[in-house]
Amino acid sequence: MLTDRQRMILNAIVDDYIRSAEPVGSRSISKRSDVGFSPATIRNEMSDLEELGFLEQPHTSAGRVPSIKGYRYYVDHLVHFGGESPDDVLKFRSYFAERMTEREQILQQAANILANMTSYTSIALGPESVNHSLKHFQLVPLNAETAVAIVVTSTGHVENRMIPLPPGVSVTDLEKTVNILNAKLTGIPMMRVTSKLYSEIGDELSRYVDHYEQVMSMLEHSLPAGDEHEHRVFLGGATNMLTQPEFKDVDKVKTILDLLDETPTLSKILSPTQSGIQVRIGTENEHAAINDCSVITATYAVNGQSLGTIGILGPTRMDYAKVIGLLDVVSRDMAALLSRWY
Amino acid sequence: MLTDRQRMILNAIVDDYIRSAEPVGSRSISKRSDVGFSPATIRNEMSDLEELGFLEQPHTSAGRVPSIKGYRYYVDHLVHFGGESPDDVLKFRSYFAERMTEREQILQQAANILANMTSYTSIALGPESVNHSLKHFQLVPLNAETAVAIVVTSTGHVENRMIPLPPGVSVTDLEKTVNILNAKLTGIPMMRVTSKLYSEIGDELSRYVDHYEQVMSMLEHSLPAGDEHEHRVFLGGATNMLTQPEFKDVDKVKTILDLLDETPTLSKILSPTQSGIQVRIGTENEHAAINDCSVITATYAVNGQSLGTIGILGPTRMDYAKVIGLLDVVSRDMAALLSRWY
DNA sequence: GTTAGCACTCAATGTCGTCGAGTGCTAATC
DNA sequence: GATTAGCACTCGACGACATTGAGTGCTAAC
Repeated sequence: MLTDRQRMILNAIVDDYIRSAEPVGSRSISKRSDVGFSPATIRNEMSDLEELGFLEQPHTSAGRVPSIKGYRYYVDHLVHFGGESPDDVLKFRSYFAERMTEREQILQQAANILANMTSYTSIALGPESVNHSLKHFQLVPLNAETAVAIVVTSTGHVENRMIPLPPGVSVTDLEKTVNILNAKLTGIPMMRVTSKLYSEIGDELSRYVDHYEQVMSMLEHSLPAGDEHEHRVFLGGATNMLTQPEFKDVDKVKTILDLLDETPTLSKILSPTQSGIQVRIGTENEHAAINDCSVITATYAVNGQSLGTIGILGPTRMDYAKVIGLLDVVSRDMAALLSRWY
Repeated sequence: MLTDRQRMILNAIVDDYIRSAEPVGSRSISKRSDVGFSPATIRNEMSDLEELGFLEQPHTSAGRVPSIKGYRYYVDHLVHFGGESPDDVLKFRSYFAERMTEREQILQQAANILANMTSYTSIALGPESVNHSLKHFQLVPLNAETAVAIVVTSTGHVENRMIPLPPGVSVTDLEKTVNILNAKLTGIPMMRVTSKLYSEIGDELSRYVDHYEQVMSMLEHSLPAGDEHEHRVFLGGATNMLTQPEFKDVDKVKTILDLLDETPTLSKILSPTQSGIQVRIGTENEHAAINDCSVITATYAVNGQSLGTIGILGPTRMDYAKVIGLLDVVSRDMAALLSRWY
């Protein structure tokens, strides 16, 4: 479809634009050491590339800027990532190792480090708890009226909530209840815990425990509801958006930052449609507010089972090579770390 | 110090400026229904007020703007808050009641609602856990190498962390350990738990449990370290900063938003030097980055014991009356809600 | 096929004059 | 003596305009 020279020029233009954020002209391309043509020749090629839809001109007497299609071609055919940034990889690994204290924070840390290293915004989706199973259930009474219900899943995830204690239920009844639950529900997938509670625990409870109905209602409130099995979302470097010249307009940036505050929207933006690395450029993103942003996502998986996604949000003029290379490493490293618990 | 008329005029100027964000001139003050003087008279008074340091002039032919001293006088002597905004109070209470599901989220919700209602940024400092005592300790083994350690405090706060299990320690030993800890440490203030662990639990453990040293080391990692008893910080409406005309400069706003990402700094900014409501205007704030912001804080207390702080960060040109009134109500309501657990 | 040369375009930048909101002073008025 | 009308003055905001220069497209020469 494109001649070798066109590809080379397109590549040079995208590279230049990514660095400078300014429309690139024929002269500056011609001056590059890897290009041996005069500005006039470059101009002719640029004109062709524009006609083909790979480049755009902000106005008549300005240089060219890559179009969405141009970026797409660049990402699909021109950029070569991988072994070329061992520095970044080392840097990431040393940061990451240093901060890896708490497991719950792996994702938060990864997002922060990525944001730092790229100067873009980073988003991480945690593993869905849908696939976890119940490991342990506990009720800790705080006083006569309130208790804390704690649920531990097979992956070490801990959820807790405050619940009112039904009046008249004795401490021994509570203990019996907890024992029955642990005996019967341990190992059951979280998704099916609530239904199992009714189908199998109900009878058992009614036999051994007084105030059966109140206890059941209490238990129902103690367990995570269905809609809480969602991805957990971690955000890093949200304010990096402000450093990008394309977002110097306060209103535009406000729209995006507000978006970043909405967990469900974030989750939607990031959700991959395929495993591995995925690049969505500009209007390829469904959400209109980020139509001049690009999103690069990488899924991480253990034993072939996809656990979550980590991604970078930046301007369409993004350093694709660097980000893709980094995300590749990060997703693998995270999978390796998480494999301990899955 | 100031004549009645000067006070009235200063009040009018601050009011106007808070609403318009633009230097206010003598004419616009003269036109207000509650002021019966000609622009010339106002001008003379304004000139005096400027000489006294309550007003400033951006440039010769512009109107006047309140100085820090002017705001200070306004807050101390002119603004009357309290009964005058029952609408806001009702609005807040209805929002708050609606969202009050999870206790851990009280502060987050309060911060969000406040930010929403004021269009400023809201920060809430949670109760320090220093004063809590241990309620329950639990170890949940996930597999042969890892376990989850869970600590519940007397206030229902749950902390959990992933720890490696020392090799060779049996499940029964773990159970014994947990039982001893719960028997000996329940009711002990969190601050003294670690020292108590060595002074009293050590001997006991060595008598009943194998691999005593490893278990002790494991327990040490299981308990929250001293530096984790800090305030927890919740932030609401950080992006509201972007809507204020004084922060239309991207760089300035970036400095502030970056600040808001640093929990310790936030905590320092908000920490009150006295109980009740406190207003810090502009350079009265120690942190240079917010020298043209004002911070209004309210402490909330149960039984005379201060638990935490909730505050608002906005431009010096802030609606002090509204914010102070709201914070007063919010801090009381929060105290009432939290009193259930303290 | 490539490139030098040249006319052309157009945003960015700078200069200048106008406008108007606002001040400060003085003299008239209450 | 306090207040106010009147007026000259200041200075940023804004629009009109000319200038500049980076960049293009086209044509003709290489």
